[in-house]
Parts: sequence; C-alpha cells; structure tokens
Amino acid sequence: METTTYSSRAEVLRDELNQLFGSQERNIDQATRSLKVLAHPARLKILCALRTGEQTVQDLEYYTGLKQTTLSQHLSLLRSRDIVTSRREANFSFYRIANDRILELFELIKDIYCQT
Amino acid sequence: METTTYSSRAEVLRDELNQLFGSQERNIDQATRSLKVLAHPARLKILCALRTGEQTVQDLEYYTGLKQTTLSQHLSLLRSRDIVTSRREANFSFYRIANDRILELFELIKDIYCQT
DNA sequence: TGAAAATATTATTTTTATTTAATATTCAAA
DNA sequence: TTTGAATATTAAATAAAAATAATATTTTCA
Repeated sequence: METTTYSSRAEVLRDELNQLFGSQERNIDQATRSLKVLAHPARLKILCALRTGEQTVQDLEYYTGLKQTTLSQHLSLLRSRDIVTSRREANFSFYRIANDRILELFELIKDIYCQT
Repeated sequence: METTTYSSRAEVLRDELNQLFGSQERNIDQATRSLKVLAHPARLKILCALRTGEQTVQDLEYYTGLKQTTLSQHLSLLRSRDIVTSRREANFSFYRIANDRILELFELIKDIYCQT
C-alpha cells in the first residue's frame, strides 16, 4: 500500500519531466524505438557505410558481411524508423541516411565511442 | 558459393569503415552496448530526471513509476555501461549522469524527438 | 515470353532482454 | 542489538528481438 509522502523536490522534478517529454509518453516511446534500431552492431555498421552518401544493397552486403536476407531485414527496420530512406533504380536499391539530425546523432555517437 | 566481384568503390568504402571504427569491431560493440542501455523508456525517463542533477532512488521511483526492484535493476544496467554514477550517503543512493558526453548525447536525442 | 539478377517478405527457431517476486544487504536510530 | 527504511541482488517466468531458411517481388534483357 503506497502511502509515501513525496518531497516537493520530487514533485518539481516530475513536472519538469512532463514538460520535457510531454505529459503523454509518446516522445519517449518514439525516441526509444529509434534508439533500439540504432543499438545493433550490424545497423551501426550500415550507418557508417552510409555516412558519406548513398549505397546499394550489394555494397552494404559486402562490407557489413551480412547475408542478403538478414541485411534486407535490418534495412527494413531502419527504414521503418525513418533512420534511412531508399530509392530504386532499375533493380538496384540505394539507401541513404534519412536526414541531418540522424547524421548528427550518428556522428556524436561515433565521437563518443571512437575517440582518436 | 560467393564468387562476386566487388567494385573498387565498395573496397574504398570498406577501408573507410575500418578506419572509422577501427579494424577491430570493439568500438562498434561498445557503442552498441551503450545504445542498447539508452534504448528503453524507463531508462530514458531516468536520464530525464537526472538531467538537472543527482537524485535519490526514492525520487526516481516516484516519477518513473517503477517499482523499487525494477528501478534498481535499470540503474544497475546504466551504471554498468558508465551512463550514470552513484554515491551513497547514509542509506540513500544518489545517482547522476556520468559525464558531459553522455549528457550531450541525451540532449541531442531530446532535441530530435521532442521538437517544440 | 522466360530466365536471371537484385532485393524484399514471411515464418520459424534461437537468443537475449525484461519483468516479477523473493530475498539479501546496509545503515541509522530507538 | 534489533527494528525498520532504503537499496541491491538473484532466480524464475515472460516477452521481445535476431538469425536462419525458404519463398516472393521486381526488373532487365536475351
């Protein structure tokens, strides 16, 4: 039975929290969903490869070392979270990082975990 | 049977990739492990709460709405990846964001997913 | 048209993460 | 010195993500 009396400090922070991400949890959930997609070695590698511009699935297959079917699923996930976009030309698909914010996020991650 | 001939473009990019994250996959794995820890609604909420400074477990319990035991496990995970640190004072534990890079990362995530 | 190349999708199995519940530790104060 | 408050740990059950394998599209070109 929760009968705790909470400090006003906690209440202030709860308010701040709500303002920060909106009182509905939508933003947090969206951020979580995107981060989950980034949090996989294969998908980070894909982003590395796309960092300097668009690539075909073939090329991605080559330097991620993934088999086609697995790679395609990862790409599909990345697309579903708007991390990458793709375009088709003949029977090649070209993938690229969706926008500058994502690129910025990726670069920061790289900076933090790949200190020279 | 893989007998594909790869374009020199792909080979150039493979080299870039290796230089970027180091030819050993260590950096990517480390980044992945940290991102995985961030990629959870409860843990993002915890970071929101710690954004402006350290907090006790009690306070975190209050505005994350998690039960003590679950919260403690999330905190333990965050600590294990050096996302947060803690100190003990009497029988209270105070948690805080581990360093400025992590804070910076969090703020960028917030900016991207909580556009005003 | 029909075969082959490039990519995508679906279903199944395997692995990993999360929650829950029970218990343990640590410390302060009576 | 033992009780209660605050937090941490462990083990078990449940849920979610990943890999694999099989199959399906889509498009070009003979």
